[in-house]
Amino acid sequence: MPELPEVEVVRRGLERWVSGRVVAAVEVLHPRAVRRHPAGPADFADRLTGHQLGAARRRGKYLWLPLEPLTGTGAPTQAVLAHLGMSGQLLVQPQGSPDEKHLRVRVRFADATATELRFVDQRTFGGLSLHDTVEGDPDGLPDVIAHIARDPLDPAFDDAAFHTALRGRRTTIKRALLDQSLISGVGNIYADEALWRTRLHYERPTASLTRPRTTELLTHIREVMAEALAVGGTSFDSLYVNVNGESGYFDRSLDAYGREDEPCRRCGTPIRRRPWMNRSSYFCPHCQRPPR
DNA sequence: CCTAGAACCTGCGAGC
DNA sequence: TGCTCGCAGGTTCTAG
Repeated sequence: MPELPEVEVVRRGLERWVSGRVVAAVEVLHPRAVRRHPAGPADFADRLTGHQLGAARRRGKYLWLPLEPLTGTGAPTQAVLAHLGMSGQLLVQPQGSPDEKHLRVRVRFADATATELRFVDQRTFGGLSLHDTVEGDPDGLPDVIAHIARDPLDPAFDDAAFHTALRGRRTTIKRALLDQSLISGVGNIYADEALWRTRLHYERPTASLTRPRTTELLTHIREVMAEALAVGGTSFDSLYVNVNGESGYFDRSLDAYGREDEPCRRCGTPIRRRPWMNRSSYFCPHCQRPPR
């Protein structure tokens, strides 16, 4: 699925088209889509209905909308959490438009705007759920994702602590980048892109990274994500779209991911693809030398 | 405790 | 045409 830039594109769409609206009805068409909601589909639908949705928030690849307190003010105590998994989409569609083949959840609203929110997910790795929020958290952070690290675009991300954590791990750099408890929002595409930009091989041991190298890596992660966000994210196909179903354009700017046998844009050496963790790693064998 | 690998799903394109 | 295989942007569980 979508990594941080694609999820942020979706968050902005929710903020614009969904935040502030009151839920009139919820329809769960596939129970697996709410499997992270322990009390089940009926409870999910019942407890969401009647609530006003607050500002759309994001941490890494997780999205949530706090439920506005029904009485008084103060921090929200409940929030709807969404994760898109590998193939999830949150779409704002006109009421009555034909159901998508993989429509899993429909949310109708109690206003005159003739649109509804749809969670569509081919592979069903994603889902929606309702959770208590971390006590006193002003953004209504769901308690179940409190262990997810802040993401590199979060002003509160701690670069020094990240470096220390990396040095303490006995693993390789790409595995660490995909570990959402160390740094969140980075997935297979942006890991490969940031490593290419930093000239680091994906199997480089984290314990061998110097502080300046970690700083460079973080800079490149932030740059590549910001560039992707500016053009609506990365879409190879119609699976990765904003809430209006539109694709982003960053696939045209990728330097490593998906470019097997194409020349490295720095040195001309053909980019290689290696099987890695049930997926692939793309790298330049000249610019990104394997560790000895 | 930590790390590596498999499992969870559906669909698509390539090759036979 | 139709089958099988490999592959897909993530997370989570299990075995060691």
